[in-house]
Amino acid sequence: MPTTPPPVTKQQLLERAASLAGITIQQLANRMSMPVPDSMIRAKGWFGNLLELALGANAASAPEPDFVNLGIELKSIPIDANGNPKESTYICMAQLDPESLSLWETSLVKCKLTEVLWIPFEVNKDIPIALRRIGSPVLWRPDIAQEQQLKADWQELCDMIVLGNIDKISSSMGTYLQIRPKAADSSSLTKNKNQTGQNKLTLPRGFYLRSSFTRTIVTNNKH
DNA sequence: GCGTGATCATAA
DNA sequence: TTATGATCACGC
Repeated sequence: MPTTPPPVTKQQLLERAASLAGITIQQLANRMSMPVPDSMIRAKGWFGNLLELALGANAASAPEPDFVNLGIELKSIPIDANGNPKESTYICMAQLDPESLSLWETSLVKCKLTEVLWIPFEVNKDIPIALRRIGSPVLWRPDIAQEQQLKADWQELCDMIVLGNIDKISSSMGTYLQIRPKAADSSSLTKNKNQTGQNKLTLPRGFYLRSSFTRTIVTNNKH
């Protein structure tokens, strides 16, 4: 299958992303010699992986931005018929040790959200996956107010974890960010160190951006 | 199991 | 209809 080298400059990345706007998923899949699945049930990350291939993302599966040298994270985002995101956006695993949860400035969430290239794409059950269109890219950096709220959400949630209250965290907490399960299934377990000095086992979780927040990013504040 | 890519499925 | 909790696939 064809491979795309990593983009050297932000400009090069933006040009590549812009060239995808308006084409169908089938057309992009053809370029990359990839078969299009009939359903996303067993291909949940398929489109995101296709975009990585097409745009030359090079972080592999490491916990860092997809375009490491540019510091830019790539996110596909499913858009419904009204132009609104259909799903929340996974950001990263919630680290469950106090050392990783002390400073927003050095957190994985902030690292991932420093600059994000959003690629919207059409999701509509009446349109076969192959015929769904790719939208115009949105390069986003959180503004001051957005970062303050992200930081506040992050601190509220991390405080819960550090104080040993991870099992009291609800997905309804957080204005922009939320914490939800991120695991193979509900029986998965991971270690949770906390300030009580105990090591508990708990369900692995991840940070997600609420769709109500990403809507304001990809719709340019319309609606 | 961890971390990447996410969407599914159903309770509310 | 929507958001929460659960789940699918893959490399290592």
